[in-house]
Amino acid sequence: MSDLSFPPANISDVMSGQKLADRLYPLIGTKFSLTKNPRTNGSALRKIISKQLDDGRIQIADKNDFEIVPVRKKGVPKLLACLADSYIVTTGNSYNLQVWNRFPNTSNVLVRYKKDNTLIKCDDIRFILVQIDTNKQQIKTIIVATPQYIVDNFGVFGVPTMKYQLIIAETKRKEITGLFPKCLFFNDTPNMTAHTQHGDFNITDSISTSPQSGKLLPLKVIKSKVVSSLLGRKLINADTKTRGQELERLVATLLGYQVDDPLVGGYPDIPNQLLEIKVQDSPTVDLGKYSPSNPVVIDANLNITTEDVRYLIALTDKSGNIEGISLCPGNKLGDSFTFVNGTSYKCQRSIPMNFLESFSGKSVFNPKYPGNQ
DNA sequence: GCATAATGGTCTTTCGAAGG
DNA sequence: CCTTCGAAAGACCATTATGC
Repeated sequence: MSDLSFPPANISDVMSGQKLADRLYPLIGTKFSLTKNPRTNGSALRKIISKQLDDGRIQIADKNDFEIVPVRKKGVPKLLACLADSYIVTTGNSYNLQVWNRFPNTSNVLVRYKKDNTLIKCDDIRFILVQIDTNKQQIKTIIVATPQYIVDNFGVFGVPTMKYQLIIAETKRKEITGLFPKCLFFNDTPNMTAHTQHGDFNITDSISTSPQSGKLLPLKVIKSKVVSSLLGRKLINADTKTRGQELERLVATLLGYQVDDPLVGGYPDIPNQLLEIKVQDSPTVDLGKYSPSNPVVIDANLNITTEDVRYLIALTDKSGNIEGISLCPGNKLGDSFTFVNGTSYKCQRSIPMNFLESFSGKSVFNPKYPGNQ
């Protein structure tokens, strides 16, 4: 078995799209058990695909013969030896194809061969879409497609979505849960203090009301209102998304917002208090589009940036018990935790499920699709 | 109302250090 | 030197909010 994360020895020997589809056909109808974890499913699928493709004849390049161009291999597909990457499709009306850290239908370079300067570019990478029949727990459809095909049939990949991340090291987490009280706290930035009201007061605005100078609670007050109530509390919802909203609701209520005041999406979670709220039971904190590591003005009137926005991170165990809290302005996050270097982004393209359904039971390459525009 | 952009957060993989 | 381990990094898929 070769390591398919290496580039092919010779690009001309790589299987054509049709060959890939043919080789994968035997997988149709085979068992594939979905776990409740998407990330695991995608990975499990990739292993099956790799095994099916690698008949021992795939020649990979010597490690001295090529150079990976993107920094830290970001965006290089897993099945590089086959100039492909696999994606799992389950249910819904449409499938959201999400490609990380590369622009699929461009000639941006991924690999350069040292001998002759041959290149592997983004548009050389084929998508292997594998649809799972969730009832039968079987592989149902396989579609191999080029980036150009996706663009021609379904439209361009939209603007990339940025994602910033933060790591809370296990040691740091233990440090926080060992504090008394179990809360890591830093006070507001001077920028924020300029707009906070001294002392406590009643909230009359709603969560979504834009922040008003002089009507922001000082972070110390927020601390006194929420921390002791949250510690030791259990978030009852099972799935992470609802859990996050549960905490958001809890915090809003503790701060004095009306119970029926609707939550709002976007950043930060409670705009009226310039407060972002996160639940974490794993080390990776997903900051999303905005990060204090890359200061951006969030409120031009108040001159507030992501460094001033307050972050409440509830550290929970796997069952939702709040074991510790970090409450500080964005600019302090980096003091205790580690920002992941650089930025990651993804390009997305939604594909109607009808497309996949129409090739049910087959394994095809760039198929003619009458349903397209 | 629809397609796109963004949020959600955890999981796998990688990498370098430590241990045998 | 090889293996193991933990921390860091990168990526995964689902779903919802947003803007036209």
